[in-house]
Amino acid sequence: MRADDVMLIGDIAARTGLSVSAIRFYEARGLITPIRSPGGQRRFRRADIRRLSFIRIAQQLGLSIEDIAGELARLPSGRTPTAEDWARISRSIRASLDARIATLQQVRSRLDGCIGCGCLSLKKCALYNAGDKAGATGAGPRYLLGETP
Amino acid sequence: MRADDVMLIGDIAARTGLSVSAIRFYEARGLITPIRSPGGQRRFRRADIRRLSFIRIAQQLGLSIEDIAGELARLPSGRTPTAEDWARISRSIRASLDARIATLQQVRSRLDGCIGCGCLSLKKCALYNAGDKAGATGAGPRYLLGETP
DNA sequence: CCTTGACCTAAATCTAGGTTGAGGTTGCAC
DNA sequence: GTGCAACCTCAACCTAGATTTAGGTCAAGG
Repeated sequence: MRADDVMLIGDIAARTGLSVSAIRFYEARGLITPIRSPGGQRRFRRADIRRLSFIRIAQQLGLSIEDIAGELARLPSGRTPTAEDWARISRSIRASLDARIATLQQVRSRLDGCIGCGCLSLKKCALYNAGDKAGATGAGPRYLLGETP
Repeated sequence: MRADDVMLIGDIAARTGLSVSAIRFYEARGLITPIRSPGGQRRFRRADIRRLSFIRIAQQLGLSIEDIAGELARLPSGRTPTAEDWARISRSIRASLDARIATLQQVRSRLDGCIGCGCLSLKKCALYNAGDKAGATGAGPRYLLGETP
């Protein structure tokens, strides 16, 4: 399986540390597009290891599947991605990481201002108008703060 | 409704900015325990405004419902919570906020070390071993990194 | 040819944090 | 005594990111 440069899904799962089901899920979401054997089985190229590894890392950095799909879509389709291609993506991720850190720091300073003030029940408390939520990854109450359905 | 110191669910929803359904949901999860009218309708005391406001704020800070339940459970059951009670909780939240910021900053510095190195496909990349995930609120791949089912 | 392990699809299930809807009371006013 | 808004419960649905299960094929070895 290593000789002719393609791998089965189990092989690539072992090499990337992802589960087989997750890899099929990513294909369904369009993040990867393995070729198929005549019998219908997925055959992965070495470039797919990089894509899957990137998915794994980007998720740890807090990007959603959709975001990751967006980044991957900007990779050149014709040629093999270069180190510079990946670096460009990394810089774009760094920017969103910076933004999240800044938000958390703002929230923290607002919290500091509130410790001991006992104002938690009042609309005027700064924490009420934090704007963007600190833990913004999950599903959560989507229509709570003005995003009308 | 304001005269005799108790409110209907719609009133408290309006005052806290929460939806009626969310408040019922919080009761089901044990975060609040309103008394009931003879006919079975919920009657809220003024202290419930504080609890609900706290829930709202704590969520914006990224705490889960379960975490919030834990904090609220530590409030004195006999007497009305004082400003110091709330302050103690705030400090505990600040600690977890600090931890999240620290994690993100670590991840960012690791990312910086990786920009341009092109190592994304290799197990030895520092980003692989980030430990705790940066965006840790959502459901996500729970069994991915060693938390056996 | 036959077994066996790895693969296939599709649909159901899970968690969190609620919302939405159906179908049925309460409670206050007129 | 009736109208009507606001309340009630319970169950189904929603998103994200997968996992699990059911029922079936593929490919290689003996």
